[in-house]
Amino acid sequence: MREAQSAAARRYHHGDLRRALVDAARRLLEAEGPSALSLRAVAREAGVSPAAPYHHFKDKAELLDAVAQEGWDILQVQMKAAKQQAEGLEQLTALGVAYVAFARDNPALYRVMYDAARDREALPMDVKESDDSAYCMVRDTMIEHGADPRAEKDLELATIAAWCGAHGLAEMTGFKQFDHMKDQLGGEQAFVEQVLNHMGLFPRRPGGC
Amino acid sequence: MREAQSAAARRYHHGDLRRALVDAARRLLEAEGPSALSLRAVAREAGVSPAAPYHHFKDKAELLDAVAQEGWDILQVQMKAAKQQAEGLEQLTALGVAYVAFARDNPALYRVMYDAARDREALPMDVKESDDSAYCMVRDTMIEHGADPRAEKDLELATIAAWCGAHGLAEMTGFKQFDHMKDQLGGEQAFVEQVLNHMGLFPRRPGGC
DNA sequence: GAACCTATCTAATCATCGTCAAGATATCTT
DNA sequence: AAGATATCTTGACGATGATTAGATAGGTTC
Repeated sequence: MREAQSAAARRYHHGDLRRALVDAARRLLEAEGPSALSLRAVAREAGVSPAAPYHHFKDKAELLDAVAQEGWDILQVQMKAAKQQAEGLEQLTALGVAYVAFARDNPALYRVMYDAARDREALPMDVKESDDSAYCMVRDTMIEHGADPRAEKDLELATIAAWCGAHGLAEMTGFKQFDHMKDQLGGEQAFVEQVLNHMGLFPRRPGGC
Repeated sequence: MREAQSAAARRYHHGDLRRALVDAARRLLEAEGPSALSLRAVAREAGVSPAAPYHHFKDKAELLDAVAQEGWDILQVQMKAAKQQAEGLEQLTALGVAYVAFARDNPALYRVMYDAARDREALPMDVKESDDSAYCMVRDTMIEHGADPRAEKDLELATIAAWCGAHGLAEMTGFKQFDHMKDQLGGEQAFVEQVLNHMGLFPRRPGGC
């Protein structure tokens, strides 16, 4: 009753349309950028009618939420891997570099992640103990390399400062103003590392430098 | 030939529609948020037909550019004032606090400013000498308080790090995750100051801390 | 195996959006 | 007074997010 389509897509009931929609959204996002990410385009890409997504997501924002959540998961995995490949205090810098690299390699996805976060005024990161969230990875790495776990306030401030710094850098690394600086330092990687090192990646001793 | 309207708005030729459109856009932005900022809504707010703006702006993006540019101007003025009200090294922190305060008080405008910057992959700040841009204000303040002007690379890295840190903090201060921290420190102002102080607001001595 | 039920998808529709072409009107110039 | 020019309106086009009603498939029950 239908023309030829791939086995999975032919069926009236899709099987797992929710998954297919999120995948289609990410495909569009990387290929065409965030502005091209309309609900209808996603449905089109998934081979389905414009109204079909509404059976799996309340509205467009909820679809983007799902896409964003996947982004946070991927980011977390990449940061974990980066930490394990580094040693000593450089693990902290490695986390920052991985963070910024993710934003550079997935600019559209990164934007969707923070747009979603802004709408709900919160990042999807828990500040609970022994969590695998990126936030806790940063904090725990600080502790592992000498930060005093009892100075909770300083520790948390340092983690927040590191996160904000990484986010700011992630959003601005691509700006042309810094091109000559990147050249001078021998590439974007070096630039990112040096800027990160100028930030408070490590808790300050109270009253100290 | 028209019903009663205010003297300025009654005329067929508006007088200064370009100004009126930018003002209307900013009014809408603060009242309804960035998502409500459609070209048609701006025209409506200015009491003019949906196509009228096209005689003053190439397209919607160009209108938003004008709005964003005004934002940068205001930000610069506020930072300058903040610097003059502080003394010594605290001027640097004052600049950062003023920056974040601007973002908190004009969240929609701040978003438009960076959206426009992202589209052209550059901030509207020059890195030229003796400029009044916010970027140069930060750098010059560092020099005024002891940073070595001859260590150009470190100076620029520190300025970039400060800017990125301030931007990241500006975007994230509103997030709920940090509410308990703000309470603990006695308000948002204190929170912002402390996080800023954890960042590299001042150039690092090479090899030193 | 047939009838039914529910989840899932389509078709049709609506208001709104950005943009453009054509025409109307006001101001300026001479 | 007359023509030229800048400015605004009207009306239209395609695309978007969303809602409604109706069609279809899969699983369940008798």
